This record gives sequence, structure tokens and C-alpha cells, in this order.
Amino acid sequence: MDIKEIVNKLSEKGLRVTPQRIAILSAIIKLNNHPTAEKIIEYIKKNHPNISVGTVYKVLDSFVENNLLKKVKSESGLMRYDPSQSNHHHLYCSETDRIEDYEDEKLDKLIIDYFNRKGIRNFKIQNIQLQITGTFK
Amino acid sequence: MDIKEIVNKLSEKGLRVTPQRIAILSAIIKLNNHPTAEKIIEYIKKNHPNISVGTVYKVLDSFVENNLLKKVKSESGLMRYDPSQSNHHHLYCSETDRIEDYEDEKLDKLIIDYFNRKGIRNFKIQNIQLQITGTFK
DNA sequence: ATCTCAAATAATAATCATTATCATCTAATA
DNA sequence: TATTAGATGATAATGATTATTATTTGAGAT
Repeated sequence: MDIKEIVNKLSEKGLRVTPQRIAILSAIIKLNNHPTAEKIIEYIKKNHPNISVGTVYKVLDSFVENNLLKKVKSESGLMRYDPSQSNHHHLYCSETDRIEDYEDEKLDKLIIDYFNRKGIRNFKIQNIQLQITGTFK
Repeated sequence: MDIKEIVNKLSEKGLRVTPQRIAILSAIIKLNNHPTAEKIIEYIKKNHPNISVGTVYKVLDSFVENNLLKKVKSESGLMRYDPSQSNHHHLYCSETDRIEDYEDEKLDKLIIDYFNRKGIRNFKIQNIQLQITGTFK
């Protein structure tokens, strides 16, 4: 993903294109494994030392509001930021804080079919995500 | 659940039976809808004003360690404490912070069968939880 | 190309949940 | 009852996040 694409992503969403936003979105894409705000700040501090911490938080919020990112809750409760677009599930390691994406269309279909048939009383389903805990081999 | 049962639960786990622990475990059971630490503290402050906040956190931690509670991540990232024992899924309201339990053995069987057949490469599954987001009618 | 101004940013302080510290107290066992 | 590891209360400390505010800037209008 080069800068042009990032610029496009930003302006598509009606967000002003600033060097800070470019840097932060690039950082998340580069860090790529559901970085926490902390990791993002660390990276930004190294590569763009004049971007302030508050800005990082505000930019992350605006990205989440504009669906460029999703917030994912880690096991420890810290928020992580997930750049990918398609719906997917997460594999959580029970021993470390590693998180991996897990996509499985067949599984999605299986679950969606199940709920289409059965539904949940008094509840309108918008989204289903699996949290699969275990260990990586 | 009366005090005797709570005392049993504590001593079964090898935890010392203290008035604080009894009060806090009762509070969680009474509050019953995945209370946050905040809600628990609020309740405790009202009913047991001389139990200190630090103690509440420490007791909650010890309960989690001893499997009397599970920590559940709320949408906002705050931790909630969930007293129930059996494995279950959660319904998250996308508009409020309401969380309800959802148990569904057929669904569990469906998913477990699926993974028994298919598995996940390089991953040993320990537990699967669904996060079902939507709105309550 | 410059002007304009709403929006964005940097720096800083403030907040708020949670954790650490440590002196005191107490539950459980002998 | 005496002992003592473990628990508690009071308080301070931490650390992530949010609020504030003066300054700067991106992007459309002139």
C-alpha cells in the first residue's frame, strides 16, 4: 500500500489529508498485527517524533468513526486497531497476547444459516464474531 | 444463593472466607448482569462502606484466578465480571452497553463438529465464544 | 496564487480506572 | 489461645486515555 492509496482512503472518507494521518495509517498497515495504541505510538515516536500522542489518539478515533479501522478488544482489555476490511474472526493465544485473523466463509455461512433458521428471541443480529482461544503450534 | 453457598464456594477454592469476599461475591451475583468493576464498587460502597476499593480489585482478581468469575471485555474496553459457570456466548447491544448471556447447545455442537472436521492450521482450539452484536427489541 | 476559516495539531494538564505499597489486622490451623 | 500467612484499608503511584487551548494548516473560494 503506497502513499497514494492511503491518501485516497482518507479523502474517500471525507477526511482531510494530513501528514499525521498518512503517517498513522501507514504505521497501522505496516505494524499489521492488530497493534495497540501503545505500539502505534511507539512506532510513530520513532519515525515521526514531532507527532504528539494526543493526535495519535484523536486520529485513531476518527479512523474508527469513519470505518477505516475497527477496534478489537484484546484479552487484557487493551484496545487494538485492526485495519482490515472484511469481516473476520480472531484467534487469541491463551499464553501470549498474540492475535491472528481467521477468515472462514464456510463457517460464516454455517452460522448465518443457523441463525436465519432459528434467530434469537428479542434480538436483531447485526454481526457475529468468533473469539477462538487456544494455542499456536 | 445464600451465604452458606457463598462460603462453600470460597472454601472449595481454598480461598479464605472473609466478610469482604462474601460481600463482593454476593454483590456480583445480585448485580448479575456482567457488572463492571465500577458497578461492583458502587454497590459495595453503598452496602459495605468500609471495604476499600483496592480490596475490591484484589478480590475480583483472586476470584478470576480461582475460576469463580470470568473477565469479559465490554465494547468500551472496560472489564466486566461474569459469575456464571457454563460456557456461553454474549449478545452485545450496539446502541447501549447492555450485555446478555446466550446459551445454545445446538449451536455449540454445530461449531464444535465443524472444527473437529476441519480444524485450524497451526492452532489448538481451547474455547470458542461468539460475540453477537445487534439490538434488543 | 492567495485568502479564509473550519478543522487539525502540539503541548500540556486533567481524569479515571487500576495497581502498588505497606502497616495493620484476621482467618485458619496447630 | 497463639501463631502466622494471607488479607485488608488507606494512600500514593501509575499509565492509558481525554480535555483544553493556542497555534497551525488543508482545501475550497476568491
